[in-house]
Amino acid sequence: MPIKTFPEIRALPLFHNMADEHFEALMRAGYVQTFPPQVELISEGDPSDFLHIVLDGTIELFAGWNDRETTMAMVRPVSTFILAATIRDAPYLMSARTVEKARIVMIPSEDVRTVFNLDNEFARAVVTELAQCYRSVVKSAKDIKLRTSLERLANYLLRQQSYAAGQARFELPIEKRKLASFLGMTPENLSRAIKSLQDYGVTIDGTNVHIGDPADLIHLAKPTPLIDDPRH
Amino acid sequence: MPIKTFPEIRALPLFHNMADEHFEALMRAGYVQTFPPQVELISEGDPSDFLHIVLDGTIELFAGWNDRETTMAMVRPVSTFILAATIRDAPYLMSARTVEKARIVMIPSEDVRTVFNLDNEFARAVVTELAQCYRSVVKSAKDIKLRTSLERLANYLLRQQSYAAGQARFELPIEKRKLASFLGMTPENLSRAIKSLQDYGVTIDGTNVHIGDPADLIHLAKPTPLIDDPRH
DNA sequence: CTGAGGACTTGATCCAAATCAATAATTGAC
DNA sequence: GTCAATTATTGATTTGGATCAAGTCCTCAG
Repeated sequence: MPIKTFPEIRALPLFHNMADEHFEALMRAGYVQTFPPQVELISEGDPSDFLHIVLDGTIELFAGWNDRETTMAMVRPVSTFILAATIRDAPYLMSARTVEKARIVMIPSEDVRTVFNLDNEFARAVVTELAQCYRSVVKSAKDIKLRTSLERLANYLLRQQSYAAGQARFELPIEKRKLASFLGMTPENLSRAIKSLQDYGVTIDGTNVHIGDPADLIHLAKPTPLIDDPRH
Repeated sequence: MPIKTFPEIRALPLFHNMADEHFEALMRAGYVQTFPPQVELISEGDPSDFLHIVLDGTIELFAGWNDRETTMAMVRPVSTFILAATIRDAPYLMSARTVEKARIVMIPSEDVRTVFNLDNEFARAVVTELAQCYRSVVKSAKDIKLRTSLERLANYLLRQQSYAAGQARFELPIEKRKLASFLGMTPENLSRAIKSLQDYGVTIDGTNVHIGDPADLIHLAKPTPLIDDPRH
């Protein structure tokens, strides 16, 4: 694996405090691969052979049942995905595909589990990471169960705005089709929801979002850290 | 804390492999308390002061937003709840209340984190537990996003039947009002859904469930281990 | 035993969102 | 640059589920 990819991975909380020896063992066992868009990296139900780390590009986590499909999450660099399956040596619960061209590190799950058993700092970091993942799925479940689709969209936009350092203008990071699926609605309905947000000072043209009056949108969205703060 | 409560806690996977010394430290720090029904043990947003372990009785985990409320999970003995908040020293994302009279062990989060840092076996067990929790919320999110309420009810009944060792007759473990909320529907709609399941050989009288023709119900429910198998 | 309050059911109505159908706008391949 | 394919929008219609409104049943305190 190319040496230059080490530092950005080493900087991840998950790998930051572990012994050099163990980190290097993981890096030797893993390899970097570049994938074109729309490649299915993982299929739900498969045994978890690798821990994946996104270095570049965007990954969609999705799940299907009975000919229906839904987007569960979008994973952006630099972060890992499907750690829980690797640790438990259980089948993946979600599938993953590249959205854009992506550069991925793949570390055999076997090696991750070995190092997990050898390196206590790593084990602790895994805990922190898993607790974080767990909490973010809980938040997402609350979002779905407690809010209407318009409220989910409004809060989604406010979250994106805060990622964009509060700028009034920013870009939607994913295509509307996937955004609709992520928010648990149809593309048609997302279109209509976007139109109704005009009443709250929001304009979306293509991927370009403009929030005219945050206070107005906040009044509708009623965001709470217990659902909407990703760090909480 | 009464000595006799130790063994059942010690038998939990979370506490099974840790050093005696550390286990005893946790037990000394913790205490057992009995609560009447309908007592709110924790409120979402509060700092996580204690790790809770249910010894007896049933606990409902629920969440609210904007005057709405939804049941997220039911916790039965013997198990812990809200471990992630304790480990991350973050606010609770869900509230908890007793459904029936309940006996609870409360261990100060501070002590849990101390032992977590001292005892590697415990840290590893925490990982397993968190990975399990994470996976169960993911399954629950898939259930909500991919299925209609009738399908969710059908699958819920099949899961309960498997807990009841496959018996054709078994009892609903929670009242219908809460079941409705857990399944993401209104009580009125649950009533109607139950009636439509008569076409699939299901009779529910009070809390008494009878599944006449499992094959028929399975045909509707289309259960999959990737959503419905709790051990998976 | 009895009355009150809560849980459950049933029916009528309303509403949010899905589906169906038809363009319009983008994007990508050549 | 053009055309095909995909994505996005808009409108019409249907449907799943929520809400509103009674009424019944059950439970439990007194």
